[in-house]
Amino acid sequence: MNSRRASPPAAGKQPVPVASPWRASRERLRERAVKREAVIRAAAREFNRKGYHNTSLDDIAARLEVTKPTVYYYVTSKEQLLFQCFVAGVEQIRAAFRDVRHLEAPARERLNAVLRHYGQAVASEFGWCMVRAEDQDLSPAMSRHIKALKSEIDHGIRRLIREGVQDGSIQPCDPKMTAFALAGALNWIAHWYREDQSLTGAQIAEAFVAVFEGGLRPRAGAAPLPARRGPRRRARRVAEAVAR
Amino acid sequence: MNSRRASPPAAGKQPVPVASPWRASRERLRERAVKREAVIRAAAREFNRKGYHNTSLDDIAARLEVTKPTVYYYVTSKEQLLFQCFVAGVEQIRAAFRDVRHLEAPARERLNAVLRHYGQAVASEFGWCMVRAEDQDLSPAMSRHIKALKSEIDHGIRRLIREGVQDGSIQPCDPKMTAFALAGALNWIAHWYREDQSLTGAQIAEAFVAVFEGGLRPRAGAAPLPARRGPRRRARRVAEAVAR
DNA sequence: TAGGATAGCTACCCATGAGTATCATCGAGG
DNA sequence: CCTCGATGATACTCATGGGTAGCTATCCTA
Repeated sequence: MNSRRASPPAAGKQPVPVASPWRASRERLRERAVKREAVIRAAAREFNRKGYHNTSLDDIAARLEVTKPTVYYYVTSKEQLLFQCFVAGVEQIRAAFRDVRHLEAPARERLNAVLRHYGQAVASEFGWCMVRAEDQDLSPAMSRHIKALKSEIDHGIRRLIREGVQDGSIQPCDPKMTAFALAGALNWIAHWYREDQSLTGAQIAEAFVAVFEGGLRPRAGAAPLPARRGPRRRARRVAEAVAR
Repeated sequence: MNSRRASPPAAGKQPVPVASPWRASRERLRERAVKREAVIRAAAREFNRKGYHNTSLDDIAARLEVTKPTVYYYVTSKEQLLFQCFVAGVEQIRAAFRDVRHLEAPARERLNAVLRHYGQAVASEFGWCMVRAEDQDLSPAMSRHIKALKSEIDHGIRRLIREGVQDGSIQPCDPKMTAFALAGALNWIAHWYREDQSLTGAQIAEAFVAVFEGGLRPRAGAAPLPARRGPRRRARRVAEAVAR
């Protein structure tokens, strides 16, 4: 979870039986970090449920069974809370790019790997915040920051697409529009996943990647198009399904 | 100043020289409808620019060069304003479905036609409202209403996909996930189109349809995949961007 | 030309919610 | 024991903004 947060050599089970005068304060620091993280998580969950503007800091505090000033003890403003949630979400995606960078595979496969991570991140608890953090809700400074991060990801996708076209693993296409289409489809998960959790994030990502890869038009080998559902082959099934 | 004040021989040049006692009142009624529409349009534009919660009714009124109570003379609440914008947007898409219903073409082509309209609607001035009208921002009643309309569209797309799979014009796939992917990509246009209007809505829709149709994987006839972009072309750029 | 509907404005109300000043508690160190 | 720093709660301030009351002007109909 808060891996990069622990500043002491926290990673392992430090035995440290020594009664260092700093131990207590370090302990407190760690505890504080944990609490801060809890505040951000709680905020993410509430934003996710009710949206940024419909969530008051009192709500978040109540969810943690503390009061508003306590929340302010860990963050400086509501805006910062949103920003932190955003960063937490976006960091997962940046990690995906890093993971993939040194892979020895055609660009399309690397892109797919990124998209799978991307989809899972959007379906995660920070997904909503990442996707929906609106520049309009934030100060100019933070807005710029968020835009930069979003742009970085966008350009990362575009680059993979360009490389794929280059190495022949991706159908020639407009990288910008294609990147928008892919990212948009994935981003949108955040809108409906809350209500419909019948699949895991990974499953959704997988299904989306399959759609992106293959496209709608049947691949070679499929039956040629009849004029219209003319012979109405097994339209039965459809009719039933539609009636549902 | 208030130019829209003079509207007697308004849009439609109706000859009607007869001095019907009802003419005037009908005229007023029409005028009222026009003004109401202007209010809704103005609201859509402001919501589009600044988001629902960051737009006050004073803003909308100011944009129309009237005052808040005047706005309330035409709508009953801010919520209703959002709802009307939503309906205006969604109606374009419903129209697309109607247009396509009696077309004698494979389902994939009918789907594409709908998606093209869809994309244009999202890029229109009501696009943002349609896409972003959140149930959390609305009363339960309106929320239900909006959900029903959204669901209608979703199921319309799913049905076209199912028909396409049936008639062989669409690659076999999961209709639900595919519909989510397509609609998501198109919906997301509303997020970035505001900032980047380098293309028209129609052009974007066209580009997206091309991506959906063909998919990323090269079609038969394309060059086979080389191992990887050998010389690690410009990985430089990324490293910089990330470091930023 | 009076009476009434229409349309708009000024001036207000008031709930919400972000953010803060101030006090209370508690554990640790001197 | 007493202080100090960390943590939390109580109880505010105050700006914003949705919504309304009620006056005014205009124009239509009688």
